[in-house]
Amino acid sequence: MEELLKISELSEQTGLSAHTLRYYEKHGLIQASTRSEAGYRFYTDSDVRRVQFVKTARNSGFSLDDISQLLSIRVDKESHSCQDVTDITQKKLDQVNAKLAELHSMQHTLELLLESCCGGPENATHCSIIEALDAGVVDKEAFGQARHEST
Amino acid sequence: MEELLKISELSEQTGLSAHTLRYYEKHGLIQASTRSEAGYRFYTDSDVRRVQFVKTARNSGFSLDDISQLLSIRVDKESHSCQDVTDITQKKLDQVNAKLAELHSMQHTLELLLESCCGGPENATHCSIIEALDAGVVDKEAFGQARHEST
DNA sequence: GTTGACCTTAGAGCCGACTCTAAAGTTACA
DNA sequence: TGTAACTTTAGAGTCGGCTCTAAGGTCAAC
Repeated sequence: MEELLKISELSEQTGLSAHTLRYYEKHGLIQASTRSEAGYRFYTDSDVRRVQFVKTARNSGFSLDDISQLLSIRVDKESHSCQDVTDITQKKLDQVNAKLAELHSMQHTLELLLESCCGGPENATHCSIIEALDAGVVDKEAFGQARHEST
Repeated sequence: MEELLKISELSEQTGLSAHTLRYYEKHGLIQASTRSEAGYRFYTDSDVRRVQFVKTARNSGFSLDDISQLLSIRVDKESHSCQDVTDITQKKLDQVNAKLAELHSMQHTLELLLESCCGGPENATHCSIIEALDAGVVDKEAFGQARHEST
């Protein structure tokens, strides 16, 4: 006995809003196996599993486009290799690593700025953060160097 | 003798496009001190320094909104404290750290996925990445645990 | 038979920071 | 005088992933 779910029920089961589910459908990620005569979507267990796959992949950092590719592998595993899958995954990891590097650099800069400034209630006439930004010194190592010397 | 720059010259000096400079002006970050009769923007040295401040702050990770606040401190340092400046900076650092945590978690997940899969030319019938995403196992520690045991 | 909770669609709006277009005016130089 | 290279403006488009709206159709309960 197949239990068919309406969109709100699928929403409840997956934690994705009905809006999002329709959005995913519009972008070809998922589909309701059947529709009522009135056009209401009805989802099977297999549909639910597919949606959960999408959700898990989203949580893992994959874009909808990545997921689209992963899904076409999932439905026809014989026609794809493990390498196809790792290629997608590796590419995503590369992107994540690139973004991490960028953010680490920002983190470093912001930490240096914070360390350099007293942060107190005195007025900002000689605030070293404002001064550093004014000197454009932030990208250069000089800023970190200068701080190091004075420590 | 004050040397006035046209927008394309400012663009050259700063590495920001004329489009971007107009965009910054529209959003209240910068302004040309004078305009020619025909309406052409002309920038002074002081304008250039302000633009460079904006650019440095952008490179450091600050949003245009942050920079807007930093600029109002910069032009009236007496009315602001160092704490005003560190508040903005700390808030930004908190955001960066939050994003870093998120990305590290993705990195971890993707690395586990990659380690679990052979990545070879054999077909994806038993691909452990697809299986892991299917099992929704990615958020849970179980995935990492399972791998650890089998190692 | 009427309320109210659901469902449908196409399409607009949002976030941030640009990026670009179109149509028109200006300037420099030959 | 022509023409090429600038400049101006308002406003639209881009990216990704939703999020929401409007206007209507459906369904179950009372």
